[in-house]
Amino acid sequence: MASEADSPKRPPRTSVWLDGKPVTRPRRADRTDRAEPAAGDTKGTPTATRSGTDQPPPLDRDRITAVSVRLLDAEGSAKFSMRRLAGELGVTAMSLYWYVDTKDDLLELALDAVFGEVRVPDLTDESADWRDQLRALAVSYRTVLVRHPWVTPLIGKYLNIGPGSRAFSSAVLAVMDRTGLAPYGRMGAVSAVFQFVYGFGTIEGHFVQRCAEAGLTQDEYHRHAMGTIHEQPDFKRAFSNTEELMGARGGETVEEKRERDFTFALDLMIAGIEAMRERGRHETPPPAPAVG
Amino acid sequence: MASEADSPKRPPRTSVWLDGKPVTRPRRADRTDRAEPAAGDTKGTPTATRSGTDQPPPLDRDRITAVSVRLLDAEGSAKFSMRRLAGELGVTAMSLYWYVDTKDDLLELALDAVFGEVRVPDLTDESADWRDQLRALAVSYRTVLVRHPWVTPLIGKYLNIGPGSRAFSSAVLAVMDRTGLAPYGRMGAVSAVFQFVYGFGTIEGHFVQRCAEAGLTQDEYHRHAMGTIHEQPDFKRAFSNTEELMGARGGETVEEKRERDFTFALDLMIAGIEAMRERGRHETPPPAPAVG
DNA sequence: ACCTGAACACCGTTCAAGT
DNA sequence: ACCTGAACACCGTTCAAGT
Repeated sequence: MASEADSPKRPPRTSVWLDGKPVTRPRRADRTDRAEPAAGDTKGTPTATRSGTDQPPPLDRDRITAVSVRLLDAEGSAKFSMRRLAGELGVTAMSLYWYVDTKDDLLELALDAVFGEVRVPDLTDESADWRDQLRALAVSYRTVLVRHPWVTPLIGKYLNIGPGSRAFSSAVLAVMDRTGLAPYGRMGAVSAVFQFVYGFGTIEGHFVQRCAEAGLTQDEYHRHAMGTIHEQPDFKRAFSNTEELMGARGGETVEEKRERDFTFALDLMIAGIEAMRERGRHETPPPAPAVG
Repeated sequence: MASEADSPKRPPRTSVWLDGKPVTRPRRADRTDRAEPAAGDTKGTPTATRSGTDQPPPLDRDRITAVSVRLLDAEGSAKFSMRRLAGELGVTAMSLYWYVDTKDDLLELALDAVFGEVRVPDLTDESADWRDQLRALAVSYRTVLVRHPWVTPLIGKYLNIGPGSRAFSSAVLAVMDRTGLAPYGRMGAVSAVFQFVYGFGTIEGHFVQRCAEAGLTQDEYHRHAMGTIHEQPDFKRAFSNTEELMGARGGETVEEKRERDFTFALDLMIAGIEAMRERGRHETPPPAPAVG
């Protein structure tokens, strides 16, 4: 109740997209517009630009964002710092604050750029099966989450209202429109499918990253963890069922088992959507609440 | 391929439960065993223990873990540090390292304690409906995730093989056993339901926390964010559909809408499980891969 | 308009030392 | 067995100052 006594007027900070610095495109005349490489195979030296000198290209928000994503992919969020990023950009840490208010703003920009990587299906194609489109969207979302394991904690942290996020959300809603599900249940269905993919991609991404850091394949890492577990006497009994939770059996690799589980879960949810759609045809939806 | 050249023998660190310091119960004779309060209403002064002096009780892993959970709940993971925790325990930061190897170990312990809060259904009750048990488990898991918003990033980060995690996993598998689903699809179904709850609880928990920090109700916060969005001219069009993604309409509160979506999604997945079970009865499952 | 150096108030962790 | 102080190599961010 004494909530607005201490900070009288200023509304709480919500997002770069709302309270952030206005986007100012760089004004250097010699800049080739939108010449930034999309993929990240320029991981070596940033030298030898069109001018031939070894000075890095000038800063702007797009370049800062792109390099942030590259660093986060390569070294993980634990090692990502303003100083580290600035070093990579050939500049001091403080100059970043010209383009961005806080580190959170930077992460929000990087997050939105990653959302933009999700491939959305052709939504104008009326003849396409919504099941295929939903599957494609889920698979692409999962791929992106696994490629950038640092994003999942951020998705929970921020509002996700940048252009990349919105393009993704729009696509999700558009596909869900075509399921025949009553409007009443659409958001619940969206939640079911994409929160699942989010959770699945989170666990998978961290596991893949952990294996890479240890220099082991996923099966090797799994065997190592299981081996260590079985050395602990108390755990022998306790893990009799957890084993199938974590690992492969019967000659299946960890990756194969994961693919199988993901596909089955997606099929399950599509079957669930169809079942709820039929159910909605026979029952009358609950009345809309009165407008206050 | 040159992966094991640099760190020749030492296996990678996996978990407190595997590589951590052995648990040594405190040896003080005057200690009342297991007298730690379960819930967290002792948030005031830690003084005035049974001895009447104002010196805090002696350290042990359980107490360190309990205080960690309380601090993380109260102040969030961003403000949680070894120094802050030590201060709360009336000790210097370095003494914590007697009980724990790293901060990660500490977080893993706190995470497992939280998993232990999930209420598992009575698994010996043969007459209970698996749908009710699955719903109860999902609801309790969601409640715990929202109560401790700092846990979801950790679930992705660690292996989750402590006693609390294992009790939860066992319950999930036991309930799934009773669905009639073929063993082939059980882990996929587990994934569908609980990765969904994980994702849902993550977003919900962060939103609730964000509102609390801003000193606003969820509806107030939502109106504030939407108001700010609509002030941005470019966003007017773009948000015509995202509005229903984020918010309430027709007099429904944000909380009511969220309950509705969660319930619908759970119903959807239960319907999906039933559909896949029927499908499995008519089709023959794919052959198990040959053992390598 | 854009970038810097110095400074502040923090981090996790190591190490030698105390009792 | 348990705890400490000092130190190392870091953080994000502010501020006054440079060009």
